[in-house]
Formats: sequence, structure tokens, C-alpha cells
Amino acid sequence: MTAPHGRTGTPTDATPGDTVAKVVRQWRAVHPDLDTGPMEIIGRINRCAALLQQAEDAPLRRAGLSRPEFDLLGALRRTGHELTPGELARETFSSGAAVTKRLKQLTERGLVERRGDTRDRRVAHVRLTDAGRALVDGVLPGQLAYETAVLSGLDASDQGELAALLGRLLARLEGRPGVPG
Amino acid sequence: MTAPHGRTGTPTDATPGDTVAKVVRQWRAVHPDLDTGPMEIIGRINRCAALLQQAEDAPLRRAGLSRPEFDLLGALRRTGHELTPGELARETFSSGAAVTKRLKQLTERGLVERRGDTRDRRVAHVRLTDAGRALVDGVLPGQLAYETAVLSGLDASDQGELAALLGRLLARLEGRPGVPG
DNA sequence: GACATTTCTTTCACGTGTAAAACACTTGCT
DNA sequence: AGCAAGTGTTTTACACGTGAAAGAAATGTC
Repeated sequence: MTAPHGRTGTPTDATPGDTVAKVVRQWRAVHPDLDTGPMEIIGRINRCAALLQQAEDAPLRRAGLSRPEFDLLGALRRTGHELTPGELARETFSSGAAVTKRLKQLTERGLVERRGDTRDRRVAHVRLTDAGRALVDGVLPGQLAYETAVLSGLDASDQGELAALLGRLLARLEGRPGVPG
Repeated sequence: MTAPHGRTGTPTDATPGDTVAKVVRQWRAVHPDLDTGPMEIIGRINRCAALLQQAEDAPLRRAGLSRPEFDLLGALRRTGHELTPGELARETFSSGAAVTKRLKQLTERGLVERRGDTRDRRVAHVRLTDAGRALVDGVLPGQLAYETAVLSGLDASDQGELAALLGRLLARLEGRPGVPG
């Protein structure tokens, strides 16, 4: 996996590169026997995710939302229809308990409305209020603009390549719910 | 910024693909005006990170560690020398307060030892105990093996490409002026 | 028609992270 | 020396997520 591609800086060597490269170098120095190859990818995915979230959280705070709250509102916005708390939990990959708490707050703030199912009185149906929809639609373009800016370091074909490679990795991760033994 | 083009099945169409592809399709249906291209990358990075962490947390729990605890021990292990709480905070990208709490627990469990600086009595120096080092060294290979397995869906050159692309993205996120080229 | 089972949601107790303040000590200034 | 400002670490108050149990209602079974 060591691909000596000229000047785009494959960080397998002593170049400072990014934070992850440094960490990998440290591990290799201490454990020369271990294959640290995977770290170059997975360490970077984790670090990118952390930095991206940190950067995108600031505008959300300004709009008075936490990221989990935005994800919940976003799920309602993009599906276009009402969702039950359970569906929201699945859609946002969070626990039912967390969704319950968020819904309480979002309802109090008037961003979301609840309605009981007439047939099955266990389930609730949640929908965006006008204010909720406006809030999501107001914040989303800024988020995308930031993402576009960050990605502008990569040209269109690099972006396509990256999306495709990540897609393959993700497909594998989502296809195998099993954990390592 | 145009949507990514690619020959390897760009998920810009109606292919189910992964979870992210579905979400992007939903957004496009509701907001046809917005450029959803960045989501294909950033959404996948976030989702991959979440799934990877979830998968790798299970073995850690079995070893009695949370991920932040493992990161702290790992920082001590890979640097090979003592670190102060402040350095540990920077190294693990977490707050000083969080490090203080973790150190308290890890010290009680005998995985870490503290020593006061003789010159500057504000600072403490933290080092791994033998048990702590053994714990890290016992867990690490399993983590790497899992990562290797997950990445085995990509051949060596794909992995190199992915690492390089993520490196460029990360460099930008970390505030580097684009990698020399 | 009552009873166990399943499904959907909420509540509870608890652990953990955070920001801000407090603390402890050092350094620089006059 | 004395004191303000700076630095490293811990404490405090609080918000949030989680798993487990509880609660509430539907469904299946005999």
C-alpha cells in the first residue's frame, strides 16, 4: 500500500503531513512489527469527522441548535412527511431515549409538533412547524457552502474518486453489523 | 461545483448504495436547487467514523476501557515518554477537565502513575504502569486486525489513493496551506 | 374474554463531557 | 521584595446520552 506517487505527498515517509501521519509514525517507531497501514485511512477518517463536526457546530449553535437536534429536524425536512419517534431514532442513528428528550425541547421551542395516531395510541407522529422548516432551510445552505469550500482543495474528479472509495468502505461497514472478536 | 463524476458507479442516480446515498437523494428531492455534492463525501466520512468507532468500542469495553481512555493510554504508549495532563489533552484533542477525570480513574485502576515535577510544582508527569502498557499492547493488534479486515474490500492501490485523498482533505481542515504541489 | 407477548415510547439513575471559575504555582515588572 | 499577569491543573455546575426498566397500548392465543 505504499504508493510512491511523486509530489502529492504520500505520508508514508518522514514528511510532517498532517496530525495523523505523525501519530502513525510514532506507533511505527514503538511497534515496528505491527502493520500501521490501516491507521492512515481510519485515523484520517476519524480526525476529519471530528474537525468537520467541530467546524459545522459553530453555525448551528448560532442558530440555537445542537448537531443532534439539527439531524432530527433534518430528517423530518428531507423525508418531507411526519415521522414517529422510533423512526426518527433509526433515521438519526440515536437511541429512543435521546430522541424523546430532544423532541421535548424542540416542541417547547415550537420547532416541531406532535400528534397522536388515531388507530394506535402508542405511537406519536412528529412534524416540523413552519418555524422549524424555516430554521432548517436557513441553516442548510451555509453548511453546504462550508463543505464545498473545504472540498474545493480537490478537483471534481478527485471528489468523485473520494466519494466512490468512501462509498465502498461504507457499504462494507453497513453490510457487516458484526464486531471483531 | 458540479456533482462528482466517476466510472465506478457514482451514486448520483437511483441506486440504493449506502445509507448516505439515500439521504442525499432525499435532500435533492426536497431542495433540487442546492448542490448536494459535498454530502456524498462528508456524509460518508461522518457515517464511516461513527460505524468504525461503534465497532471498535466493543473490544475496548471488553478490556474495560472506553475509547477516550484508550486514546489517552495510547498517547502515552506511542510517544514513549511521560506526558503532562496538558500535553495529554492536546494529544488526544480533549479538554483539560476531561483528562483530569480520566487520569483519576486510570490511576485508581493502576494503569497510570503520576509524579510531580520537581522544578515547577504546578505540573504533573504521567506515565504508563506495566499493567497499562500491557493493556494497550494487548488491545492494539486486535484493533488493527479489524481495521485491516474492513479495508480488505479495497486493494492496495485503492487504499493508497484513499489515504492520500483523505490526507489532502485533512491537511486543509487542519489549516495547512494546501499540500505543496 | 382474559392472559401473555410484543411494540412503541417515556422515565430513571448514572456516567461522562464541557465551560467557567477556582486553585496553585511561576514569571516578569517596577 | 512585592505584586500583577500568566500558566498548568483541578473543581464545580450542568447538560446530554445511555441502558434498563417502566408504562401504555396493540396483537396473538387458548
